[in-house]
Amino acid sequence: MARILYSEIYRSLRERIVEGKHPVGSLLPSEQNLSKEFSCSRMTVRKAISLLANEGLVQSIKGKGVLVIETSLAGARKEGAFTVNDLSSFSESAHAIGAIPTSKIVYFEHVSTNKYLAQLTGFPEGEDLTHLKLVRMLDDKPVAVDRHYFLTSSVPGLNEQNATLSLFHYIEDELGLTIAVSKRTITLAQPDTEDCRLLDVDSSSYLAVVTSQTFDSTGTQFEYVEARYIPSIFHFHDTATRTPLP
Amino acid sequence: MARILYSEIYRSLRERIVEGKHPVGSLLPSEQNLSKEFSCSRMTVRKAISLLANEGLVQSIKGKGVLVIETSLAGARKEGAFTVNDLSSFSESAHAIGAIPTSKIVYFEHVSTNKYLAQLTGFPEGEDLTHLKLVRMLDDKPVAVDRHYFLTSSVPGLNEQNATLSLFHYIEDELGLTIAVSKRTITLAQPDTEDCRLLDVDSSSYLAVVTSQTFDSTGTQFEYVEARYIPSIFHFHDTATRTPLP
DNA sequence: ATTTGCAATCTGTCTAGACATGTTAAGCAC
DNA sequence: GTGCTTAACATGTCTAGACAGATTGCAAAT
Repeated sequence: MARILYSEIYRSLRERIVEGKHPVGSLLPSEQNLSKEFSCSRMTVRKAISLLANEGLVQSIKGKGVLVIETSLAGARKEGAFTVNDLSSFSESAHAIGAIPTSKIVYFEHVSTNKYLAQLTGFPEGEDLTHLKLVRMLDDKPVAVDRHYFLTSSVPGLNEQNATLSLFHYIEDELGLTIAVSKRTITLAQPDTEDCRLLDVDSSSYLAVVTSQTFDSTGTQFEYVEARYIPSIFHFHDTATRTPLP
Repeated sequence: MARILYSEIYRSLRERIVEGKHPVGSLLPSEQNLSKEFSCSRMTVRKAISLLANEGLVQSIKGKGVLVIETSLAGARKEGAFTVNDLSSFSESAHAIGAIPTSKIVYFEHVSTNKYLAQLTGFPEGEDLTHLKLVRMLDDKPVAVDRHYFLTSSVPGLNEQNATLSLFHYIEDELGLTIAVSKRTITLAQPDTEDCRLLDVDSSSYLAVVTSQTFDSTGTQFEYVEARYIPSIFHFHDTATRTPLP
């Protein structure tokens, strides 16, 4: 496996930041010094730094240096709080707070996209989809309901077994499918009668609804998800960087 | 003003995409052809394309080309829906859906950060802050309550006048302060009694709570905001790109 | 003592290449 | 026809420079 140099540098710097070698408010070594340290060109160091910046750990300041603005990784920022995050899975986020995640399947079926489903999910009409509804639990308390639609041709062999363990793990590691882009929307909605039953909430309450379309590295959409979270468990973190001159 | 080349290319390509010259599912011209068209190096074209990718408009696919996956800009993706978005302002988002935004000031005062406030907002202790509470309305219907804390030394001259018009406009255009990085968290919470009164909602309902810390180009935090939105109006969009090998 | 100006140092932009690797279609062998 | 190789072309990674522009501290001039 040919390691990618800028990725090595990124991981190395990130580890130093998380470990506290570069505390919040300090500057990283200059790009020139880093390029000497890693025996590479300055552009390669800059690529690694841009990854750190996208993750919200550092901010480059012209004329001064690269400032560390955050030392903890996404997923466990607010201690004790479960976080719905970038592209990490339910299990990953759960383990980050020390809770035991379990899942229970409510539906598992194959459907073909009709006009309505195509509109809702973003898939073309007439595709075969694997439809999956799960209840997510943390330490046996139901906290979310997920409704997944997978493009069956992209995610073959999905069954009630491997779906219960870790969908994310199955998709990325078992199938080797790379999640490249994810378009996501967050809204609030009141629970329907099934939500009330599955999550043990009142019909006048609200749920956080996260819908997302997921694309693989070839640009094919292979998943549509609608996840509904109970209010107390829902935390979403985000770091936005202002683009230069849009 | 020395125009930045990659930014010109970015704007040019974005305009073509929005106008429909490159529909969803099509490929952009190859990087080599674009570098000929704009008389620049391939790296400069790639920088422009990476901006488009960060915005969620395109996805690069090795060996094939740059695929267009979205043709509309953030802020008006779901037609008729107000969206809380990246780093755009309340007024911008409102205009995008044709509603008239107004604001009413509830509080306007200066405070010094005590221990509790420092913990909450992320500012150091003993700083002078401008504390501002606003009700946001769309077509005269109250939809959100904003609580802002500004670092007074960074945002001097803020008064009840210019705060009512457009905070964002005042900060970026009048003061010349550049918003560089924004750390944001979304949660759900039940309204307090003042929220109920200001927003005309029931105390058993829920609000979407967006808290954010905003940093300028020198890495100084100059704002902390807690915005509470009524459920029906809250839409948040996001495009996440999977980093390579974290 | 204060201000001015300069030089060192830093990130930002850009070039003109190189080679690696994934995709696709044409052409060749069977 | 079917299947394989190959060549053309696409993006991904990386180099070794160049100059621009912001920041800061120090030295010189006032």
